[in-house]
Amino acid sequence: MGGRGFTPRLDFTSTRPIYLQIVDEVRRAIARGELRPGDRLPSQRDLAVQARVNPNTVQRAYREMELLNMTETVRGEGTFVAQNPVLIRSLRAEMAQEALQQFLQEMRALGFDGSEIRALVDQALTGDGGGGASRG
Amino acid sequence: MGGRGFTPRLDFTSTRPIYLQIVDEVRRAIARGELRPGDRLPSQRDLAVQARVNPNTVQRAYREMELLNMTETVRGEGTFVAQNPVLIRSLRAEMAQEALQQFLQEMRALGFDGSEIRALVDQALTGDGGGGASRG
DNA sequence: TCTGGTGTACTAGTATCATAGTGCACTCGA
DNA sequence: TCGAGTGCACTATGATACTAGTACACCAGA
Repeated sequence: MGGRGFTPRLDFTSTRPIYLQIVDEVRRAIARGELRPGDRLPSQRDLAVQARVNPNTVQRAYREMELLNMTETVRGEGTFVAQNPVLIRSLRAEMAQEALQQFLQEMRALGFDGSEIRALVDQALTGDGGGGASRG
Repeated sequence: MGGRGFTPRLDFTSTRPIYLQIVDEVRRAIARGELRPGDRLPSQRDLAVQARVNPNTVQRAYREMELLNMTETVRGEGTFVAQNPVLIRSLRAEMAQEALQQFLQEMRALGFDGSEIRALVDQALTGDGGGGASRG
């Protein structure tokens, strides 16, 4: 063991291509600190088996991440998370802002104003047991 | 300006199929109350011209909405928003919950807890001049 | 009846996504 | 040297999305 490494959760019913979902999951793992610079990703073949997808799909995802400077690959050795401390550091905040803006845009498209949005978020976080507020 | 009717905003760079984006936009318009039961949608040809897409793509979107009971079509007359007051009434809340849950899921995947999420939402709504919420 | 607008159906082609399978170059360790 | 594991390249197939173009059926109004 110790070889668990990383396994993306994929949604095969989504309209988003699988190879992009893999990229997204790796990006989240990096943002979360779960994958750190220098860490080795599973081999293309291994990940293909774990995620139940074709090796070619994983290959495409890895190629994409290489182009995005998320990873660095060494032929014959493997694929590693890029050494980009600054980039990594801002990644989490950037992705959060992205999610936030998308959420706000959708809510406003539905005609909700700021106070309503705030109330709904608050309600969801309270009722959902969010924020570590263990509520009796 | 009675002929303006309805024009969806489409993102041609998205991985989401255009015909589904059209469906989404109509659903939002209904949820917002902008399109009400009985209202007539633009003809397939007109919408195709307005949205700069192929008539067949619009046709597919309209077929999809028909299957989802969002609309009712009369051959030779046009396509109309379905007469489903109950369905319509809950639509807005449902879509809001959907957006909210998706947002929270993404934020938690990034490792944010409830209080952090709340703070970010609050900050965005305040700094953004959001919702006409005069703070105080 | 004719005309124009409507929804609908059909064929065809292109591009993308995912799968399937094969082969090759490289690195490492025995 | 050899073998195992790695990334990488290539061809082929099928499904889906989108485009392109055409044709037909229905309805309303002149």
